Amino acid sequence: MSNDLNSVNIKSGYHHGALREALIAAAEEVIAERGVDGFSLRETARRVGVSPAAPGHHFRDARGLLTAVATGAFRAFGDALEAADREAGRDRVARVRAQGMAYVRFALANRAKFDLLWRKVLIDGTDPDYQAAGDRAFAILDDAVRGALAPIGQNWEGDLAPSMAAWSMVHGFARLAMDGVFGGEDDAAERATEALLPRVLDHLRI
Amino acid sequence: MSNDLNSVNIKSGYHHGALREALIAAAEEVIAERGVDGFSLRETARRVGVSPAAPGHHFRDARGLLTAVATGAFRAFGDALEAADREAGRDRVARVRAQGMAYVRFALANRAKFDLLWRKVLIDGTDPDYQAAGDRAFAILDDAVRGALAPIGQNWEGDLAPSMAAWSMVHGFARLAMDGVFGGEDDAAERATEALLPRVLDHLRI
DNA sequence: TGTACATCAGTGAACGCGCGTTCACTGATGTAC
DNA sequence: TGTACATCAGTGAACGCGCGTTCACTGATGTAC
Repeated sequence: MSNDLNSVNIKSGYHHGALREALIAAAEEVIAERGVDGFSLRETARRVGVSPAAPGHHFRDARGLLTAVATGAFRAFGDALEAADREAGRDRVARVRAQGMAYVRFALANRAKFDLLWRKVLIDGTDPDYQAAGDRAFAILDDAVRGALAPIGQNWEGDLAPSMAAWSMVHGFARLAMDGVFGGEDDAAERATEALLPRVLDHLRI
Repeated sequence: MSNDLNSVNIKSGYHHGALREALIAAAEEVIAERGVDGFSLRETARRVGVSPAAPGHHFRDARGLLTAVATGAFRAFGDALEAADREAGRDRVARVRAQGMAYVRFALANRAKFDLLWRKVLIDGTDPDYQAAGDRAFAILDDAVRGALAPIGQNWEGDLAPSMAAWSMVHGFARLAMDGVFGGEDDAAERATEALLPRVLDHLRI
């Protein structure tokens, strides 16, 4: 993918043609390898094969680039939740459970990206695109939770508690898994998630 | 507190007397002000009034100091959970709820410290003191959860699911609150916690 | 179809910065006799 | 009680590093006429 974008470079020795997208892809690569704290604008430019000043023409500064990366990550995250929701069918409890699994799986499969989502210090949290992408992800989960409550005759309209409970549980599980609570070996977090998370979700009263 | 420790300095112009403790206190101050990512060994030494090489006599390197800070933070965190548990009396569900509230309150009242606890990249996660302090904190919560299950005749021995469910829920709530999900204003996270967390905990099936 | 020219998207050298760690050193302490 | 000396706990200058951003510039593009 990064190669595809770099290859555009061949068209012209000077103008890249798709530098903005190439920088975002390279930035994702850098944080995936080095962690969010290992991000560097110079290193990103280096990987694209462009001078350190070049990103300035597309993003105000390093924060601007990271905000674009975070926005894209939130969109991909929302897509993953939506896909899981769709595949779960009509049963509302099943929908919430499927989204919960997708939530944690996404976090573990895209650790740096997921981590970046919540690093408000490094990104521009007031960016409207970023906010919209984040709000959408929550709305997908919220929709399933509220749907799950309707049939048992409760009126949760305007009550955040059930959705926050579901969100908190899967978010906390994801973070703890990422942070090595299940051990530091290669697949420890993934294996614990597949084995344990379904039973953890049994303890969500919904 | 940092003043108390610095005042030891007056005793002798050369030897500090309690430099190790003073450095830990100053490091806590630095991360509280600048965030965990804003930590700097030089700045910490500067605040204690000591040369940048001085910390090397007490800690192998910057990571060593941060590991000591994290260990102390985990102990304080465990103490907070323990105190809440004690005050909750004998009712097991009440104990879990009290610990959950204490968990999130600690996180919000000590954001940088809480944040540091999980930053395995910055600290030595294999340090036995650090590990012991972390294990103890979980054990306190686990004990209450297992206690809560006993009377209804279930045998959860060896089953992590209920404790992980409780832990995940409060951990996730804490992180989301810290990360500004309830808005960025001054007390937004604290107010949301007091108003919403008790009702979120109603959705923990335990 | 050709040309002038504004605009766009790059270059690459240079800036100043703060960082963690190292080094040879020295002042203070405490212990053995 | 006094002295020699090892050890401990500091100093402060220096190192090399990579960083984000700025600057004056230039090559490529595309548009107006």
